[in-house]
Amino acid sequence: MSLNFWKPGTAGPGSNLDRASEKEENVVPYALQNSYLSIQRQQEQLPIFKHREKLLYCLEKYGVIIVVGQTGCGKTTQLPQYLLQAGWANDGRVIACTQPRRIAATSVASRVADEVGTKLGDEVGYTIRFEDVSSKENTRILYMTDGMLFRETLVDPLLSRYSVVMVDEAHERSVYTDLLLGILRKIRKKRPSLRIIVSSATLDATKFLDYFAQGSSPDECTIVSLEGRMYPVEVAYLSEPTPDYVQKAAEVVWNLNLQKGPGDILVFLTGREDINRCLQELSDMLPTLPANATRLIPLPLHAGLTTDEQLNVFQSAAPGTRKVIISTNIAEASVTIDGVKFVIDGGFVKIRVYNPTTTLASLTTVPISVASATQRAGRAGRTAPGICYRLYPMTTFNTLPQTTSPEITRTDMTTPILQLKSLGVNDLMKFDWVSAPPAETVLRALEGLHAAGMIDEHGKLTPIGEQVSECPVEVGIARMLFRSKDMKCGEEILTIAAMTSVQDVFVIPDGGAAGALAELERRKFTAEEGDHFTLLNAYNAFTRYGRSSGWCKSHAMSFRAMSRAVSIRSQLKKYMQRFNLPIESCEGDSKRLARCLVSGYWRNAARWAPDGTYRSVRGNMVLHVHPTSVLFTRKSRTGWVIFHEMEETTKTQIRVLTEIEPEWLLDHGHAYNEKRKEQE
DNA sequence: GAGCACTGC
Repeated sequence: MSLNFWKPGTAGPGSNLDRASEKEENVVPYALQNSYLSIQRQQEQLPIFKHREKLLYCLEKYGVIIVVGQTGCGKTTQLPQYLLQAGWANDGRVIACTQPRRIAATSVASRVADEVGTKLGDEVGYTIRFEDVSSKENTRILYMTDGMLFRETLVDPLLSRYSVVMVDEAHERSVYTDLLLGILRKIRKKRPSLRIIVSSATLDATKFLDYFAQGSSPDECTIVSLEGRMYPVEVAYLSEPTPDYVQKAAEVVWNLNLQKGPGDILVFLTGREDINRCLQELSDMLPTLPANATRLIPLPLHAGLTTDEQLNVFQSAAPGTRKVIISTNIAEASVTIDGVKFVIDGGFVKIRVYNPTTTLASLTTVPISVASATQRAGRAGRTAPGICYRLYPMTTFNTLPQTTSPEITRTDMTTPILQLKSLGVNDLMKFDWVSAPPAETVLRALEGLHAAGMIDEHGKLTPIGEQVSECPVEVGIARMLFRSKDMKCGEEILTIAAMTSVQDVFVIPDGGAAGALAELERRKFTAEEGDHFTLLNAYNAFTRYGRSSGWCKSHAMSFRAMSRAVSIRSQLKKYMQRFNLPIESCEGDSKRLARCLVSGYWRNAARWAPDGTYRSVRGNMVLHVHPTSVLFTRKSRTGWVIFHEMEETTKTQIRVLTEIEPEWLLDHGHAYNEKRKEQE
């Protein structure tokens, strides 16, 4: 089998898997950017030390600093410590450092607590949803998720207890990072003493600088560049495009294993299906592996795996073997595996895209960005120099977008906009977004908020909207929680709200006997009324049988998801108590419970059609029931259903359904009535 | 009779 990489035959004996020459700058854009050979000789010294005085000086002089540096340059752990030593946390003030992910906030906090020599939760702490390991009196450096700090602005609009806020990994552009940056810019106008540090990868630095420089004096912001602590990574490209990058990935793994020295391999593909196919290709080839060759240990890595399965990829390979981790994008930023020396980059990623016209979300496979490709390549240089093989030609690389579009431009904004309203941002078109969401997304969100009674016709928050904005659930679900007071079913609605907020409660193994068995287990919880009641049954069974992981395993349920549901339920329970909503049981009155569900889902109603699909009441769209629904195999007895969500795949599918009486829809809004008039 | 990248409050 032959591999045509860029500039074949320039290195290595008889190899057609040769890498691009390091000296030709056109050929190795990544390696040139990231060759820090001097650091290899002096590994004990973090380059960030050299910038300590400069950073502190800039922070005195400027209000906003954009700090640029690759992962591993120490900014996340070191910078807050410099600020602490320089007195930025004196007089009871706090230095905040935000992260897009929970795992980063907790692990970094624990490491910094060690370095500072304090107990975690004392001088150094963290705050993430469900976990607050910090002390109001003693904590000086607080790591937190960006969503958590954004939420804090609802309570303390000037973030008055913080002296410095460092927004880390800002280049990832999560919705909450963007919202937080927008609010921070507003806060600085009212409280210039607040210092902001935005930490980002190279490509986005000027975007952030321009954003904060707008409307303020030019001396306000500056960029500080830090050196990375990466090993050089060479990059090789295919000489021509491949029709099948999954098969190509398997080929490259195979040849790499025969031709290169030790080091694990990390392969980036788009999803579970690609990963399984690649694993299959490899295992088909394994019997032909020469007896003296390094053994290959292929391992899948994606979010659908159980925690145990995910942990497999961290076990170091036995002597004479080589791990091949075949992964989704999860290994690009969320999961770091040491010992990887070779990266194979398929060049694609699946992203979720929201279409405001149809209000449909879909998963789409798109080419990655330059930033993403750089990040992936960097995964090969964490512990030693490495090589990255890109399964596309350099001409393709040159056409890639610089960055992935920010999440805020491709997601439903209903909940964030309610929160912004609560913060006093009334004119959303005039709000200074880092990147604005599409106008139609904003309109759709306002329309939804109005229909749900959260804002009035002038766009002003209603009293219930004010309360719901504090609640960490979707607007419809929050509506159900409030409605449960009249319907006397708070106990059950609370559980359903929690269960619909977690994904993948039921484990669905890949096909075969295991899949059939899991299906049988799932059916044990089936309720005639539909999926919401089935989720309720599953939750109640989980708590009745001691909330154990063993029980979950034998009933094909995810212990992780169920534990999360328990946490969410207890958090929502506190909100209900705060809002004086009683937590009563409906005592088995399923009609009352289903009616309460309609109060949250009435915009998601659908009617059975003779061809076995449903038609949405809003928009008359053709909707297919998702195969995981208990209403997949049988029709709703009344012919009417409400559903939790719809998503576009090969067709438009609805998930988590409950059958309803059409009359129940009359209690809510006008959409149903109009539709009915049309049909009659 | 079908599949689902990844976060977050």
